Amino acid sequence: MAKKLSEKQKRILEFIQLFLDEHHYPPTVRDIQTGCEISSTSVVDYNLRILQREGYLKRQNEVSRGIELLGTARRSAPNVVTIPILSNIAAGEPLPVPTQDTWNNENTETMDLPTFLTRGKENVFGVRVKGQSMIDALITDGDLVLLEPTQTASDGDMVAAWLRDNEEVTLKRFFLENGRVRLQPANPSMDPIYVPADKVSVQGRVVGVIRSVN
Amino acid sequence: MAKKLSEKQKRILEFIQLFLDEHHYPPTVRDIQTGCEISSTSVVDYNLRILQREGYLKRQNEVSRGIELLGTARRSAPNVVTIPILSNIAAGEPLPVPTQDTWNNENTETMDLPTFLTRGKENVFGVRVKGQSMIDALITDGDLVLLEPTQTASDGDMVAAWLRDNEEVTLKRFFLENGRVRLQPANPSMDPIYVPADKVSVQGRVVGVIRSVN
DNA sequence: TTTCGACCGGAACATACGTGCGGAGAATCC
DNA sequence: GGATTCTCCGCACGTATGTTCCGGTCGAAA
Repeated sequence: MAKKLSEKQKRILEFIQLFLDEHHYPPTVRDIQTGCEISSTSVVDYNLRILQREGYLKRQNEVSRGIELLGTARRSAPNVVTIPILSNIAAGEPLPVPTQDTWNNENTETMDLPTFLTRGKENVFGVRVKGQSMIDALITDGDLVLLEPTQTASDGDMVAAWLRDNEEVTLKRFFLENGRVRLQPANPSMDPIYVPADKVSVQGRVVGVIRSVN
Repeated sequence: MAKKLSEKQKRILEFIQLFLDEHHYPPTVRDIQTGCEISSTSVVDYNLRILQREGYLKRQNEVSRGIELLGTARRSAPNVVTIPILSNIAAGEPLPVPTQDTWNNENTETMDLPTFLTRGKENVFGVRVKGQSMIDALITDGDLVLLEPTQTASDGDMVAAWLRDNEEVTLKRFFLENGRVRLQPANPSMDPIYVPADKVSVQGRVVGVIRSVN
C-alpha cells in the first residue's frame, strides 16, 4: 500500500465510482478503456492489477465486471451527504454560519442530499427561507437554500450578501465592477442594485435550492 | 405492473438481492440458473424479461451482468428513490408522461433523490426546464421540476396544466371556482388567469423543484 | 376435441470480455 | 554504455455470457 497512484490510476478509480453511481454495476475493462481514453485494454488490465495490489479494489478472475471497490474508494452511502439545516433566521440579521457545535448538537435538524447537488463542496449547509423577501431570486417561503460558507466570491457567483446599511441578507449574482458591487437578481425582469464594496460582505455561495410543494 | 409474481420469479428476485449483497455486482444469467436451481438459461432469461416488464428490474441488452434492481426491489439505499428525468420538452407540446418503456430504456437519464422529496408518492418523474417560460412559477432555466402523474387536482394544488387554446403547459396553483378554473401564479405579485374547465387538463401535480446553481 | 397461452428444457449461436504475449519507448540505476 | 523496471500498445485467444430457436408440457378456454 502507500505507493502513490499515477494520474491514470486515479482517473480509473474515479471513473469506476462514477460508473457505479450511474449504472449500479461495475464497468468492464473496455468500459474503462473508452471512458478514460486509454488506447488498449491491456493497459487497463495492467493498472487494475496495480490498484488491486495497492488495495483499492478487488477483482474476480475471469469474471466480467468482477470489480469491487474497497475501503475509502468505496462510497458506502453512495451518493448522499448529510447537511445541517439552520432555521431561526430573523430578518435583519446576518445568516448564521454552522459551527462545529452546530454539527454536534443533536437537536440540529439535518437532511440527506444527493451528492450531485453539493458536487464535492465542503461544509454545505441549508437555510429554510421564511417570507417573500427573496422572491427576486426566485425563492419563496419554505424553500431550502443550500449554501457553501465563504467570504469571497467570483464574478457571476450566486451569493448570500449581507448589506450593512440595509441590515439584510439578499441572494443575488455577484459582480465586482471597479470598486463597487453589482448584485443581479435571478429574475431577469428585475434591475440590479449597486453597492460600494465596503458595504457588502459575502456570507456564502448558493449551491442549490430545494422546494418541496405542499 | 400489478401482476402477481410466480414462485420462481420471487426466488430469482431474492437471489439477485442476495448476490448483490455478497458480491456488490449483479449475477449473470448462469449465476441465477445455478443459484435458483433452474434447468436452463432460457428459463432465466424468460423470467427476467417478465420481471423487467413488470418493472422490478432493468436490463442492459447484450451486456453481461446488466441487471439493475428498481424501486422496492432495490434494498441498497433505503431512503433514496430513483426517478427518470425527461427532457426534450418542446414548447407547445404537452408534457411527456413516463411509461414502462421510459423506465426500461437504457438511455433514460435517472436520478436518486431522498425520499422526503417524494414523500411516498408513486411514479414521480423529473422534467428539466428550458427557458424562462415558467418564471412566474419561480422556476427558471435549468431547474428540475418533480411531478406526480395525475389527471385530477384539488384546490390549492400546484399543477402542470395544459391549456388547450394556448397550446402550452404552465405551472400554477389550481382552484376550481364555479365551473371555471383559476390558475394562480406562485409569484404573489402576478395576477391569476381564469380558464373554462374544459379548456384545461391537468397533467401532473408538482411535488418539488430542485435548482442546482452553477 | 382443438386451440391457445403460460411456462419450461436443451442446445446452439454470436459476441462481450478477461487475459496473455511480443514488443516498444522512457526513465532509473549500475 | 548496458541492464532493469515501469508504462504503454496492438492483437489475438479462449471462455463467459446474453440471446435465440425449436420443441415440449399443462391447464384453461372454446
